[in-house]
Amino acid sequence: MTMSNTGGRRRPPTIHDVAREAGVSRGTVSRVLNGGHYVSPAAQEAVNAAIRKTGYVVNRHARSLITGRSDSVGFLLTEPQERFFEDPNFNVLLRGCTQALAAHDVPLLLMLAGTKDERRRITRYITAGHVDGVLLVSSHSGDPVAEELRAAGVPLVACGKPIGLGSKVSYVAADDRDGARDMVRHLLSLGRRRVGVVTGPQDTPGGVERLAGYREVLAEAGVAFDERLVVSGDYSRASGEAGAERLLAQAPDVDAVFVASDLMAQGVLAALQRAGRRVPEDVAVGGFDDSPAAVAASPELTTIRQPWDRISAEMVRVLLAQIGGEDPATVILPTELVKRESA
Amino acid sequence: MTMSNTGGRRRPPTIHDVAREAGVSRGTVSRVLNGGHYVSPAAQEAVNAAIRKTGYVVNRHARSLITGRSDSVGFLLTEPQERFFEDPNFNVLLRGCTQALAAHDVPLLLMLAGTKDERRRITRYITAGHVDGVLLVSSHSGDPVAEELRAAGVPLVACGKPIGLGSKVSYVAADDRDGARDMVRHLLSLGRRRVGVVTGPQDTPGGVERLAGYREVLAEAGVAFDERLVVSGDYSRASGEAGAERLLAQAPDVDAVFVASDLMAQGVLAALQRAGRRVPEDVAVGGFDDSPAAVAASPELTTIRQPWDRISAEMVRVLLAQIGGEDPATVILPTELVKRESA
DNA sequence: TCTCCCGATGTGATCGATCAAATGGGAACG
DNA sequence: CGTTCCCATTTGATCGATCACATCGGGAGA
Repeated sequence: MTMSNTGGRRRPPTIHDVAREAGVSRGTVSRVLNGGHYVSPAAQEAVNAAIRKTGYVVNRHARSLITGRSDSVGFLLTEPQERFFEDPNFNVLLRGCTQALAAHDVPLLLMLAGTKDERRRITRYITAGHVDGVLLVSSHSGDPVAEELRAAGVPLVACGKPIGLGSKVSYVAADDRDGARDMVRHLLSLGRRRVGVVTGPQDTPGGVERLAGYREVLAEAGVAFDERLVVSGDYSRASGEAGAERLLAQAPDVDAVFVASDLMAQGVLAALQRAGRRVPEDVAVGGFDDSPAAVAASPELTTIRQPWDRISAEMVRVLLAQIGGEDPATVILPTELVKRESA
Repeated sequence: MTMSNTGGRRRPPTIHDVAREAGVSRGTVSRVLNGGHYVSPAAQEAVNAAIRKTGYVVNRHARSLITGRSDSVGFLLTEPQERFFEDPNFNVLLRGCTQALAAHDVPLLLMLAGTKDERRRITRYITAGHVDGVLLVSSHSGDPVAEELRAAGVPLVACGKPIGLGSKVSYVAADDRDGARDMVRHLLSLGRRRVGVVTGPQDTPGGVERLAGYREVLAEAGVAFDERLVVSGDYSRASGEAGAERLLAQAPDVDAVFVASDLMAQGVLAALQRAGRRVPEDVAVGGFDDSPAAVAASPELTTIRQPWDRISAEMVRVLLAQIGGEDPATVILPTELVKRESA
């Protein structure tokens, strides 16, 4: 009763059709497809011509069935999804990974592990070998999915240093600590001495490292560390606003703020404005990320750029290498100070 | 020399292992897997127990090889990617689709058709049957990829009414025209009579429809249409800013502006502020989208909310139905006026 | 009691690739 | 001239599912 082949799709040509067309055997065609070793130039050319003529495209399912590879990778986002989906950097990362993979003809499967049910399903899916490896975006510590994948020996590359996973997990990250150092040094170079900080969550590597960089530079410059100058947020705009209010209450003489994300920095700007402080004259503000929010803010944010395009490219490179049998690796990429109006 | 099986992944159990464990044949296991018709309750239970015990997961490659289905769908984004990746709605859409598909155990492949090369590769990939259908995000007209897919009979569901594709393409869209009508009616209800509009690109369905709604309401209210009150943008913040400047020059007596996107509305607010006009006292501003930008703006934007969560759910529903053999369908979903400060 | 039918189950063929072993045909060498 | 290699190629087996067909068994109906 149901006609599934609506639209009239024809059966696509197989390797056998190509072989017949080229006057060679399937084996030869297969060899041409996979690098062309042990193939004469004549056969090579005949096969390529036949492929072009027939419009042949390899059936990946048949290939995967016997090779055991899937020639695809997963892009796994574990909780909390909201944070990432609102984060413009996430887009850049996702896009970069997709494109880098496409260059290797490797499809990307998007996987969102939100609910418990989804997590179970995804874990099964991955460990069953339906993807060859996983690009992991999960900043939070003790991620059970990631741990399970690691234990199952699935090639894994995290974005940002994963907390609480064994040391054998590859990751690619920006040099958060060094970026933070650059920014705080910059604020000090403006003559500020009461430098506050709005940190990110301390269960994320970025949050920890950026705070560490802040402390290091203060120590190195001989500026006393003052706990009242430290408040923490969760990377959201609202938390930046709230943080700045607390900061102003605890340390009214603050003359600069290093904010661990641009989104939070937007909130900080709003709070300062409401409090009647001028930026950067009264209080200099430095962000982190160089997201679109940085340019949209007024005054435009001085911030730290993370090389997201390079991060995605490196994640893919490391993952493919690991799938190819190489050992896990970690890559740390340098950040860049972008001076605008706010500091 | 290269040890590909680093980490020691074992061969996963096959349907044959399950059959042996349950004391039945492969055929019976297969039948249980696919709906359980013509299977006795006893066998049913034995098989399920065996599946649980062995941790069996179906090998999708083997299945796809014989069924000809891939049980996966593509999420295709054609140019221009920047617009979408910066658009928060895109995130909601992508997430919604992924989750809706996950509920049906269907993986989503992310496909970006940016360069000519990528477009060719992706077209081949899809027409070769590596996905069963495609969720299409492509606002612009005359998309060659989409047209090729349609011609090849690939099940296709577009987000927003596709321009220039045959009528046989399914799509799901918000009721742009009605949303625009609601907003312009709202502006008129505030007593404004010199209502300007910053439109979107006129080669996108949204751009066309929103402008049409604007004209309809003016006509219905007996307000004369004035060409000087119409400027066009490209949905970017910058184009909104530029558009507002042109508007102020052409029609200084403008007392309200309907802007076809929140991002552009942000730019409009900035330009108005610079020109010394108060919002909403001097000029009321209405946006479209209800994106995060709407709340971030000051004053907060009155805008039209598009039901993105429902849109994604419907896209998936229609696509799966179409893959199952049903005819193409179109779905139009209602929008909602969200009143805030700017109008 | 004997058919007939139908629900439940088993079995070999099949999908389209790769893999591994076998084959064929020179060139190099003694 | 025969043997050994090695490169190029063919061929049957294989991956793990589903499919189509054969088979079996028991209850209804004559």
